Amino acid sequence: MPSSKPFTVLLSPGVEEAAKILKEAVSQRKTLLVIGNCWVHYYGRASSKLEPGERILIIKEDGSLLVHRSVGYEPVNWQPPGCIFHVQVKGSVLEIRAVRRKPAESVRVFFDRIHMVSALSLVDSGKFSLYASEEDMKKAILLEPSLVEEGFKPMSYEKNVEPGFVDVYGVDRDGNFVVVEIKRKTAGSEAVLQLSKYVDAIKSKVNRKVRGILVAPNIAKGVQRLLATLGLDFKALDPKKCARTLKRSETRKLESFFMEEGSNDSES
Amino acid sequence: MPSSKPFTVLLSPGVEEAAKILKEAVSQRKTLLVIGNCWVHYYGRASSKLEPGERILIIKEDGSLLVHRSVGYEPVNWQPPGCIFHVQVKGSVLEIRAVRRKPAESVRVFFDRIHMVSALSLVDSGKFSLYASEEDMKKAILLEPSLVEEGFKPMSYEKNVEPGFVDVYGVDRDGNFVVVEIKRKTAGSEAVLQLSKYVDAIKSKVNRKVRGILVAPNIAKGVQRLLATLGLDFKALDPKKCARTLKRSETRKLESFFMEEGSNDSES
DNA sequence: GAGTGGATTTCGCAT
DNA sequence: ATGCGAAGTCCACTC
Repeated sequence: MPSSKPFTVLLSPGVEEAAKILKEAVSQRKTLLVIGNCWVHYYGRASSKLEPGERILIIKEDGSLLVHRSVGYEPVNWQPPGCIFHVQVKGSVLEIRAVRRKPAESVRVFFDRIHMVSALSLVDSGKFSLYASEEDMKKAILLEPSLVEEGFKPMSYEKNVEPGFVDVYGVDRDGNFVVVEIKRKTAGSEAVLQLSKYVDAIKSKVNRKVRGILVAPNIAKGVQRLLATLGLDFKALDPKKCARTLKRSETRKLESFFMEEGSNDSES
Repeated sequence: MPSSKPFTVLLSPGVEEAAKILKEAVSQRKTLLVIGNCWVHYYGRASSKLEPGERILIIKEDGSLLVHRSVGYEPVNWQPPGCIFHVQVKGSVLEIRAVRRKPAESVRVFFDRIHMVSALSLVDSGKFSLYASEEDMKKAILLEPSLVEEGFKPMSYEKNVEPGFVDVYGVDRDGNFVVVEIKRKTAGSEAVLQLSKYVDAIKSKVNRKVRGILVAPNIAKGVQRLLATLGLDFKALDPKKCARTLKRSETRKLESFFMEEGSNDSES
């Protein structure tokens, strides 16, 4: 059994030497890193050409490929997971080709000078967790209005009330209008004042009691007083709880709500 | 003047040593590569946590940051260009923090073991060219209107008709108004509905027959019926054919068209 | 397998 | 700055 070092680095290798490492690493499903002067041809859904320059090439264990320039979040050329790789040397040029079917696409990277090539066995079983955004909180509330208050019935979302857009708008168990302002982190005075503006705007239009509820994981220190002064309510809600609520429910339920909400939103 | 090597590589450095390289490289706007065992916290538009594991960290000259796992096209954590970086050591842990304003976001990467750190000055002025985009199709149609239909005369492009922007707008051989919606891949129901909206919007304004033509390489299975129901036409057109058309003609011709088109766009 | 919609979308262009 | 639409979008999920 050949020894399989977890970490191989070659500095300024020749193309032949680099090709040897690459072929071996690809067959062993290692993660690969190549830095050097290269040009790239892509052909598939569209086609592209990248003129020579120094870049970073990454080939991952799942058969994805990335070519990164020294600027930009996105790779300039790439191939999604599931590619088949071909490595060959023609004269003094190393060619790495990544091909996939469906859609039929190929990326060819040509190196004529290599600063570094590295083959890695990355051990990574760490879990990745993403927590809810404000949009997620809004959706969760529409799906599960009791997150705000027992008996709350949302009627529309992002309703335009002229100073701006109300996050969620509905009625409580007693038939009062309710304006809900959502913050995914500690609510400051600006959130309270914004909510207050919305409540006033609606009060001036409808002849009924209008309540304002601030929904956020928590509320800033001094702002509690302001909230009470303006006669607004606060409901603590953790974005993570919203994320779990969303996970549990099907998307369909949400869609059906959106279909209906247009018709419910008809007073002025 | 301090020497600025274009290429620095350290294998298995200590965190202090790595921090020194990183701080220097960040201040010099170099491209950075760190491979090692790390965990990541993100907080901003959403928030996330990534448990420890071996990954590749890239910091680019434009202040973007990527954390790549051994699988997946996308980085597991990232920060778009324009970040400010902070590097510090706490005990045996190296922390790299990337912060940006608007939106306020921060990514913190913690390394407790580093396999490699590398600082690079990548020289890359190569031009990138992409062919067969929707933009290319639009240009090709303006140059060669018969691609849409014999006798079609484009009058303007990206005309604002209030629900949005029409791709190409003109008249057919019989003098009817024509709205052209372009898709570079299989057109779905969304494209058809969008086109229909534009046609209706124009119909309500002008007292003449208005046709809608969907231009795409092909059309999704069930959507054919929808198209017929709405009385819209379809013209098959391969984006790559458009790319070839563009290649054949000089850019000059196109420029002259763009110069003139403003004056042709004067009815309401 | 194809269609639909979301994303910490990013990116570019226009206002 | 803000907003809108495209993307070789990718990706997860439904049908």
